[in-house]
This record gives sequence, structure tokens and C-alpha cells, in this order.
Amino acid sequence: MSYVNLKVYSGDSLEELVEVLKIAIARRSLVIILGECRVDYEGRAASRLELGERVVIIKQDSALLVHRPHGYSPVNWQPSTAIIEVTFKPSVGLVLHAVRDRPREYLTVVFVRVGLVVIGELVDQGGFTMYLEERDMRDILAENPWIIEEDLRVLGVEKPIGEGYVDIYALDKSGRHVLVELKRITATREAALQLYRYVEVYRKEHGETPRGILIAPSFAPTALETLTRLGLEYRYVDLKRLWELFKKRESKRVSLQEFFTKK
Amino acid sequence: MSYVNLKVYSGDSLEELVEVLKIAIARRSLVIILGECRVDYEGRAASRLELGERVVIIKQDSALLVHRPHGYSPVNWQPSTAIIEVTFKPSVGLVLHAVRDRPREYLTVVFVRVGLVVIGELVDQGGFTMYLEERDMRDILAENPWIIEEDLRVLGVEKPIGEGYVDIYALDKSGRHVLVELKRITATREAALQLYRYVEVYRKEHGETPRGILIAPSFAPTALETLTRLGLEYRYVDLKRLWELFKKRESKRVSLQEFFTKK
DNA sequence: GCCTAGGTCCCGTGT
DNA sequence: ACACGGGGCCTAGGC
Repeated sequence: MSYVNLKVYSGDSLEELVEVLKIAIARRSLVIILGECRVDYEGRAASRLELGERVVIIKQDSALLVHRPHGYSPVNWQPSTAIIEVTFKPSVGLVLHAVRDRPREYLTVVFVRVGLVVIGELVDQGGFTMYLEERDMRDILAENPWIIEEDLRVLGVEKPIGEGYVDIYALDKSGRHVLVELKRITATREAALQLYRYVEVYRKEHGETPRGILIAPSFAPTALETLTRLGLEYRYVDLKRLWELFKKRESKRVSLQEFFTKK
Repeated sequence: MSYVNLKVYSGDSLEELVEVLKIAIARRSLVIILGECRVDYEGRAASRLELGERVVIIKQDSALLVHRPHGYSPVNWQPSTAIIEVTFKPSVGLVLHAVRDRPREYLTVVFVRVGLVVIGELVDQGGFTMYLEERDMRDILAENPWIIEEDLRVLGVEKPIGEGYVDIYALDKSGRHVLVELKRITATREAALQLYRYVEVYRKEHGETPRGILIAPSFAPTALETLTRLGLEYRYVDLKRLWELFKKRESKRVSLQEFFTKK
């Protein structure tokens, strides 16, 4: 059991806050600042954000996010490789510098007014599991290749082809090799071209033209055009059907796990 | 001039907080919650996040972010189309439901303990400008085609070729058409193939083979291999040089604008 | 270190 | 509404 450990600063002067923030950042605490600021960024691109009220979050690994009151995306940021400095410049304000190497990028946040600062050390060991990713789709199809077509024998998954990896590598009933590319969402022309590259590289390396099959729940018009033009095949897959199989598989696994741990 | 308008709740019971949050969300205030929670997501994919201390931000357009103490990305989220409900379930906790249509997605955050709630209305009208996007690179090169090569005459930008758009369409000094594809960052094989598609479509539509030039600050080995193999050209571009030209252009524009507004 | 590929990608633009 | 492509994409995995 853990307890959220927080300190809140409100109504302090910028000079006072600078000292507080320096300590917090040195300690790698989580910091949330609400206030009025400008932001400049320069690196792979460059940007300028004029004065306005925002939320700045500095995470415990020094990732920094500047959030406006609307929208999913931070307007400016620095990922967790950033080094962060806090300074107070009279007649300018409270200045945050976040610098990142590779790629070299500079972020400067200048607060002219701060309404609130929250500092804390969050304890978060909770496990995170994501389901129904492309990896899951691939595993289910590899375990149930009859969904793709009859008498398909799976030889491998994520097989290296040239510099990439084909999702499923198989042999059909006539003895021809099959390269399968999967998309969890609508397949685009890019996906068709990706598959085509694998087919071409395989052909050159093995002197044999494999079948190429793109599998997705739906296809963009350009994907269909490209597939047809390049002599590739495609199959619609019903995601709900796959997820049913997935659930069965998971419950089986859980049962087995329970069996062994309870023993 | 604006003032950050904030309320802070700390030490209140979950039942008390539910009422506060209901009002805040109805008013479309910004809400920040720090506390211990679990999160479930189901939609295009599905995920489960076990108990831990996190920061949840609900923005003024109902975007919702769940941030762990580390990393750039939210672990769970709902973009700004979300509808959010707050309820209190005895012996469970404070429950946030965020539902989104198209794609249909469900997010549930259950707080078992809340350390702090911040509610406010942020005022943020500050302009945001991004520089050195691909669009800027394209405009600078279109205005200064001598950077690409001598006596190049630009006929258009974003010219439709088949189903895509070539960045710059030009005529060289020998009267041959040129298709230019730009990349702001390291060009990959994908970029080379994209250019090749344009060249091929143009050839079929006009019965004339145009030159294809890929322009980027650097090239992946696979990009160079592909370019050579497909008979395409490439040029290195110095982003700093372009950046200088960009600044000049911007300052010229500003001067003109100042001239007209002052008149 | 680079490159390849996925992501609940998000987001803007165009049809 | 959907399709298409960019993004300071970020992040994970392989070599």
C-alpha cells in the first residue's frame, strides 16, 4: 500500500518558487505548474507559443509536457532524455530550460505568473497490459491458419526478409511459399507496397516467386488497386471473430497458470 | 491580462469530490486529479492498468489523459470528442467514464484514493507558430530553386500526380520535367519509393520519363540503394542554410506587413 | 548507433 | 464521412 505524497505551493513569489523547483527537479520529483507562460522550441523544427495559461508537467524521468487547456497533444514537450534547469530572471520570469541530445533540441518555458505548483513522488508499480495489438492478431492467425485458407502450414512468424520482417511465413497446399502481411486497421497502399517489397526480395533471394497475402479488416481503395496491379492477394478478416479466439486462448492460459501456481 | 483561476481540494472524501468533479466537468473546467487508480480501456484495442499513483487531466474540451510518473506518452487517454461521467461507487471508488464515438472506445478510471484535485478555467489565446515544417522547406526551395540546381524553373508545388502530390514540379535547362520529393529529416527507402511512384505514374500519363530528385538533409543507406537502383537522383540540403533563408523571408514579410498596417 | 515498423497513434486537409 | 500523409511524431525491437 502506498500514499500519494504531495506538496502544494500557491501564492508564492516566482523567486521563492525557483528554489522549490530546483530542489524538486534535483530530487526527480513529479512537478506540475499552472501559470501563464511563453514557450520557445528549436531543434528538428522550431516553434513559438505566445503568452497564455497552461499546465506544465515535469515527470520523474525529466520528461516535460506543456499542455494548453484543449486537446490531446502537448503543444510543446521534451521526452525523457531531457536535462532540465530552472532559473529566475528578474523582469523576465521563471525560466525552465529543457535540453535534449540526439536529436539536439532546446525548449524554453518562461512563466510570468504561476498560480499553483504541485510537487510529489508518485509510486506506480502497477502492471500494464495491452491486448488486441497486431502481435495478438498475428499469433491467433499463426495458431489458426485455416482462417486464412485451407491446408496452410505456418513455417514461422516475423521472418526476416531483407531488412524487414514478414508477419507470417507459410506453405500452401500446393507447396508454394506464402508471405502474409497483417494490418489491425484499414490497410493502405503503404501496406500493399510493404508486402510487395517482401515478395520481391524473397523472389531475388530464393529464385522463387512466393504468394503475397495482405490480411486486414478493411482496405483503402488505393490498397486494392496496388494489390491487383502487383499480383498480390488479400483477405478480409473479422476482428471480432479473432478476438473471440483470443479470449478463449487467454482463458486457457490463465487456467494453466492457475493450475501450476495453485499446485 | 488574465488571471489563473484555480481551486484546490485536498483531504476531501471521494463522495465529496464526486460532487465537485461533476460540476467542474459540466462547466468544462480543466481538472487535474492526483491519486491511486486503476484504468481499463476497450475499443480499437484493449488494455488494463493495475493500481498505482497517477495524474489524470481532463481538459476544457473533455480530452482526458492518464499519465504515469514517467514518460512522454499518456498510458491511457481519450481525445477531445469524449463524453465524461463521474460517479461514486461505494466499496469501489470514484469512477470516471470517458466514451468516444467513431471509433467507439471506452475508458474507465477508478480512483481508490485521491490526494489532490485542481480545478480551473485556463485562458489561453496565445498564438502558436511552427517553423521549418516540410511546407516551409518546400516554399523556400520553390522560391530559390537554384539551391537544387542551376536554371531550374519551378512550374508548381504540390502538383497532383496520380493519387498523390509531388512536392515540386519543375523544368530543367534542357527542357526535361523534374519531380522533386522533399524530406525534412533523414530520407528512408519509403521516400525513395514514393518518388519512384510519382515518376512511374507521370511516365504513363505523359509518355515521357521525368527526372526524379529526392532532397533531404541525410539519407538512409536503403534510401540510397533504392534511388540508385531505380535511376533516381538525390541532393543533400543544409537545413541551417534553408533556415537562414527562411528567417530572411519572414523578416521581409513582417516588414511589408508593418509597412501596410502603419500606413 | 541506425533502421524498421507499430501505434487506441493524433491531426489537418482534401474529396 | 473517409482517405491520405505528416509529425519535433514516440516507442519498442533487432542488428
